[in-house]
Amino acid sequence: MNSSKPFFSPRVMTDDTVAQLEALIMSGELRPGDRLPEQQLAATLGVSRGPLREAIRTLEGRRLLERTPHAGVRVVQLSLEDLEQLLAMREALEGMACRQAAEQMTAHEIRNLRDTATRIETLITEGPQFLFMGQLDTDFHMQIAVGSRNQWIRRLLCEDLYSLLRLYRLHAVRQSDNIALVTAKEHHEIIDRIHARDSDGAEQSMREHIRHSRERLLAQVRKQEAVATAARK
Amino acid sequence: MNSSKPFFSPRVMTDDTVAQLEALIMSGELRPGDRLPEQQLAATLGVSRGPLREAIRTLEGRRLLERTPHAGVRVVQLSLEDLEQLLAMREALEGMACRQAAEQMTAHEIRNLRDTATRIETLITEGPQFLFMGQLDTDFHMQIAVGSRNQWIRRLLCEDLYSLLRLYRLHAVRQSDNIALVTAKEHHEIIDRIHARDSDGAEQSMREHIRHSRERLLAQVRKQEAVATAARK
DNA sequence: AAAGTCAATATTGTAGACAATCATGAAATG
DNA sequence: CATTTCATGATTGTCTACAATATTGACTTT
Repeated sequence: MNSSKPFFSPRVMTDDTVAQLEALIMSGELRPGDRLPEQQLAATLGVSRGPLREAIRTLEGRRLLERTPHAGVRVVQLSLEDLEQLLAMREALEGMACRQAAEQMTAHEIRNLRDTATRIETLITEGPQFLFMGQLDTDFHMQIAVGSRNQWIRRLLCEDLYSLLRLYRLHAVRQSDNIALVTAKEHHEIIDRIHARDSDGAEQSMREHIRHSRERLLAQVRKQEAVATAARK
Repeated sequence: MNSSKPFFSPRVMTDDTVAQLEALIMSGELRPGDRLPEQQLAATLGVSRGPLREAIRTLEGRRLLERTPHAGVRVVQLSLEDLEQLLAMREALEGMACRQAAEQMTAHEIRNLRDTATRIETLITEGPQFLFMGQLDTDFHMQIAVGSRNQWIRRLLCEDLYSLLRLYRLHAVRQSDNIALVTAKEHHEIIDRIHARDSDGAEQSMREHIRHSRERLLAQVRKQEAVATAARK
């Protein structure tokens, strides 16, 4: 070999630190609003403050962390308004992704997508196996993002947006009947239109699907808040 | 005052460095594909490598820079395919922004928007004052992003996407007749629908507007490439 | 006792030094 | 002469130390 260029870039401490921080946030060990003390965190993660600070800058770019100069970094706290705005953004982006997926996905990819949708359906009808549901649902949407062949939309959705939405759900919503039978039906409608290469229809169905799950999510949050308010009396 | 919290956060060196790097890229001093040697750049900008590296991480998040571990950082080089994908993303996001702007903008904001559109029109009809055109056109789109009241879409458009597109235009497209009379007409149609609070129509017009300018841009690029190819013979 | 002041402490921001990795080019080998 | 090897230099990655700023709690003052 004349070139010693590695196939995949070597990982560097900052990358690991980004992943570890993300894991801490997504597992709930670091909660929204929590402060991230650099010295202590660096010791915990076994790195120095340099790479840690770079990792923090990266996650700031993904909007998972917020910094106030000289006052520290905190995990972002999403308001209900933020959630609504994020879901509007998601509707636009996934709508376009789905349109492009209808034009670009291979038959093989469409079969895999159908498979994922069916597995979600099975989980719903068989009982309260809600543990893996969220992951499978995300898989469904990620497959479409990949199928769009639009790396810019894909990265935005997969690397940034899904994390933020998951962060909100993790702390604010009980996932119980959040994803229901309607979801499964909508999934198949989306797949049908992708399969038919109907790009207008595919975009439309995806947008409706996201609007519906947005309504379900907001209803759930409002219900919970009502319960919480009643309990405080 | 019991709280000494400042109204606006104090700027730190990293923030200045981000701005300076962005300026170097947008002014063309740093061109796509150029390497950024840390030591030398740090000396030029008058900062140490720490803040510089953090600034680089921030701009990596905005996709203006790309890093290969142990091999350095380069200014992103957008292919024609990238441009097409970015414009599809823009169509989706600005479409949604325009929809929300139709629901949320104040009468005052709409008047300002009309004013901007008229000034663009004047510049076009009066002659080759193309210098400020790009800025004014960006203003038009930014006002709508702000008017959407959707901070997530707004930040994505204003902080990330417009820079990337401008970077491409800066190096790959002669701006001459890129923005034409059609543009002005389309601007007014968009404003009319916002003013009528017709959210569906507003989204539609904006998406068409972006698709049209995408076609104009791609045609321009192809024309230039044809000329360049002919010249190489 | 409430509010303001100021020093002590902790945390963030920056700089410079050291270690690890990669690129370069000259010398050795077939 | 082409190719490989290896040492040299340059660049990136990481760590430690220092400076600047914010938070705290005790103390004074009204």
